Amino acid sequence: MKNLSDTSCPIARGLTCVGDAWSMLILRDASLGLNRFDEFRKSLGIAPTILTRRLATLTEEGLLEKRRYSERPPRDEYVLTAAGRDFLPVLVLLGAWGRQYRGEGRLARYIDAETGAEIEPVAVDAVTGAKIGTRPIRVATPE
Amino acid sequence: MKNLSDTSCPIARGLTCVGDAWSMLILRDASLGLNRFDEFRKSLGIAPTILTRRLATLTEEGLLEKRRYSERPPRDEYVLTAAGRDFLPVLVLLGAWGRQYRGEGRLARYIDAETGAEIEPVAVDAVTGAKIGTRPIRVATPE
DNA sequence: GGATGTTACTATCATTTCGATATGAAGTCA
DNA sequence: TGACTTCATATCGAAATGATAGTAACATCC
Repeated sequence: MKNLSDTSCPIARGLTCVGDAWSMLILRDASLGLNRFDEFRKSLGIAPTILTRRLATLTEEGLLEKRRYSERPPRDEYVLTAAGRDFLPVLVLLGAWGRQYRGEGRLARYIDAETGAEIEPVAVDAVTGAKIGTRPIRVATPE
Repeated sequence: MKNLSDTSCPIARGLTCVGDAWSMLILRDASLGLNRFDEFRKSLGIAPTILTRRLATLTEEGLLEKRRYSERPPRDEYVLTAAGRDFLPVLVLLGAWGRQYRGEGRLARYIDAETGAEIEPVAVDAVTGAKIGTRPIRVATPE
């Protein structure tokens, strides 16, 4: 896919760094506490070549950060940056969509770790409080 | 990418149908009112081969629906289904992320068509009202 | 009525990416 | 010394991508 980072669309901009399934699944796992190469590999069943590339891209793009957790032997792990952590809501919302429209059979559920209640994610406009999608949206392109 | 639709993770389920950048951009355009092959092609600069395939997949997956708008000559257009419309919040949130972390230069803004105010999308838990990401999340896997 | 235009594609094919498997590097541990 | 761990890279066939050209089925203009 061609480089979209020069468009004025923030969605396209977002997709240039995280526009594929593996990257999003890595971010999902990272958000759930995984950090190491082999943890990702085993969790995802991803080929190591691809994993290496995806981790490198996500690191370059500033969603992950390489951190040395052992000097001898030299070992690195990947931790989420602020940008990476802030991607979680997108994933959670995608999950909510998946639950609603691809929810056949047993599905994992996301639970508030403190209250124990199941989370019901919705996107709202912080200004009006209205659910996104219930009011028509217009796009204002910069001059 | 391998088929993830049998996992219990709703995020992975979602990604099996819409896990690539072109599909999401098509859904974005469809949400903004585009419907026809050539509208998508011109808006995205996508090769017609790829566009054909993506439209077919999105139609099979039930996010778009083919509708004949002219009998002679035979012409079809693509309209969003309920599932397709409900994907918009995911895109809007992705856009909010893109604005925050890839927002250099001039960016399009999303405007409430009625009030004219800029939309500030956030994901919240409908139960607690808390912003997603501000409270720790646990995953409950089905037995 | 022939030329040209419109719309939604398909054919072809070089390039790119994916992904499975094997291997390497830099150590530790017994 | 030899097995084990962890984070990768090398190789290579298969699959997807994408640029370009062409086609089918009409409408419209002169």
